[in-house]
Amino acid sequence: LRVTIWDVAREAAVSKSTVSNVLRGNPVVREDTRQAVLDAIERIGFRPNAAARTLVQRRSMTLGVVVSDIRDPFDGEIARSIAIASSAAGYATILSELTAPGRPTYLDLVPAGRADGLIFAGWPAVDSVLEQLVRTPQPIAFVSCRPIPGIDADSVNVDERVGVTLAIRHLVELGHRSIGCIARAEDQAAERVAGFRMAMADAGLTVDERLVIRTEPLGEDADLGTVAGSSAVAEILRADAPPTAIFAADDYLAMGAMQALEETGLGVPSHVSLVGFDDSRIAGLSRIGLTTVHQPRALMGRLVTQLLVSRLTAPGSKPPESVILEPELIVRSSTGPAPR
Amino acid sequence: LRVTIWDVAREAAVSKSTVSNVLRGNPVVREDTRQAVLDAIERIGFRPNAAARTLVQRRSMTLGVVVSDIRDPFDGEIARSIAIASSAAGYATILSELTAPGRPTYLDLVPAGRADGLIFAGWPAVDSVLEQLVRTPQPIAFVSCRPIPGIDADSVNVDERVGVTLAIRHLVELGHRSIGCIARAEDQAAERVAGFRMAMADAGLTVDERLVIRTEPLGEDADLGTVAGSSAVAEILRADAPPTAIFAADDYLAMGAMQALEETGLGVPSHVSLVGFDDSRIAGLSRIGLTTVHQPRALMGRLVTQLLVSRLTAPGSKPPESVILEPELIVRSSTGPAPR
DNA sequence: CTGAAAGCGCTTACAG
DNA sequence: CTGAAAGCGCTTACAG
Repeated sequence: LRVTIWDVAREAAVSKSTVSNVLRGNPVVREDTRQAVLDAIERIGFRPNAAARTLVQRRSMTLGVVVSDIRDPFDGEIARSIAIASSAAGYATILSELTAPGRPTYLDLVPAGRADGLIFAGWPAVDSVLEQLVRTPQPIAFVSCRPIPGIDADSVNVDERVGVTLAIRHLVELGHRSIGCIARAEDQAAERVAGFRMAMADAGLTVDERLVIRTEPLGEDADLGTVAGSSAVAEILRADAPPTAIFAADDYLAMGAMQALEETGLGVPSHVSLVGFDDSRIAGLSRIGLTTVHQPRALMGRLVTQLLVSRLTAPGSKPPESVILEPELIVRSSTGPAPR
Repeated sequence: LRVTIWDVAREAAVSKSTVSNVLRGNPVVREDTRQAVLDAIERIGFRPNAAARTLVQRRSMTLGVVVSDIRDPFDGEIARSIAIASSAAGYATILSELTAPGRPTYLDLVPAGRADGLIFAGWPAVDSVLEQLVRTPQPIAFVSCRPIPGIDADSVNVDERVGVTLAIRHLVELGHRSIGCIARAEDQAAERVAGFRMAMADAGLTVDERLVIRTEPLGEDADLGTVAGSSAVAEILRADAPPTAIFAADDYLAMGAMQALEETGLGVPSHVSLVGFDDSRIAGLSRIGLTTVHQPRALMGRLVTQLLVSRLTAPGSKPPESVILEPELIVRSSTGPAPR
């Protein structure tokens, strides 16, 4: 019922091996034989079976890409740049989410024969996932994701501390002294909160713990953190002395914060200045104008792919490489001088 | 070098078939044998080889999902709901873009043995892709995508004409008579432009062709149409009598239009009202407040998955099903009474 | 340059 | 309930 290489061989009156040679572009095949095989393929509509090829070659020429939330345009952009770079290197990519509700989808990639290597974009911080990771035979690379203890892997990241420092320094220069911080509960944000504390100390400011809010993890509604950002602001505003500026650990949180502030009658930036992180697309919309820390997503995706591909190509050799890129502060209209 | 079912069998002192039976949860296996096998698997770190399984079972238990632009959150949300619904049905999903620059990635899915079925989300309107589609042996389903002539496939769509009509009627009720239309060059938008003409005719209004703009196709920069929306507005404003309202065929176009209008000194909605299509997440941000036509993305993804899965389960039987859902107009603050 | 043989790692009947 | 045999659709040496 299925058209196989064997049917092609019979149709073209050659052997299976010859068909295989044509398929793989092996130059040993004589030109007229090649044409005959190609014609036969066309005629009977043959398509090579990927599973059989993967089985015998012991590689799938496929990279598994695992993102934390596919609805997040940030993940989407990284995934796209990975797909493009992979394709250039001859690899297909299959995209999966770290965890779909119910079960960890990413495990589907891990069985041998699905993907030759894995790229994690974002934070695979679920404990059970971590355990699995350590046992995965395929090479792994991380992008926009802190190094996992116990896993030697290539990685590409922005220097998060520097990013946060840029943001805080900008606020301090504008005269802000009382600065709040909101971050998602997920582990990824921890690094940014730590950066916040460090940057505040560097600036000689003390951190008011009531102004440091970790939000609930994201739910299944089509919201990427704006709701969490809103309620975090509500919590901050309950403090005796609300801050004149807020650092939000990602842009969606910042959006929610902006919304909540304005609904409370507080102008951004006239009453409260706001800085985000990531420079996602919404940050640049003229009506939003969010000051934020830019991550070069496309570049990061390209670099991580190159690292992983070269590891697959030259196996076992060089030690893991860790690329750290410099982030950049994009100043827009959500930050201004501290009110007196 | 690789751990196989055979190593497990030796380790547990049983036959390969018994291991296989345990793997597939076949209840014929005695409990203590089962435990012994499970222990052996754990001990030597065996993972089943997906390629081998796929080859022999002749199905991959995988659905290929092809979206037009993974950076688009709209695609992301549909993809996510498909992944969740698939997972519930026991299928993994692999996500691919219709075309990455360079070559059509989606073709990677098509070779037999990669995916048992394909879901296209968005517009696979590239000619070469269409041709390939017709020859694909796997069942195909479409979501948010017009039916392709010559392909009998299940599909889930919103009634686009009704959506546009809702938008235009809303504008007409607000007193608008001169209404422009901007849409992307891609084929998908054609249906919405056609809907626009129809709705205008229904309302007894004539369409000023200088106010109907088809934009350039999207480039590779991290822009989803806002730039195109801006230049479309610039073009519209060159007309003798600029419209008092603009229908944009998607929300990103609308965002760009909003930006361009305000930069020109035209208030939204005080001078020009603006309606989008899709109800993407940005539309709901308080600072944006875009009136737009809502598509139930999560529901659509779930439905299309169910259609495809049931076709895979009960092969060859029933005729293709075409589900048409009613869209809904979400009125926000980008539309208002027509200025005198 | 072409063909026959073995094998990739599983599952699937079918004996025992 | 367990095991030996055949086969899924390819590729890979290796003869000819």
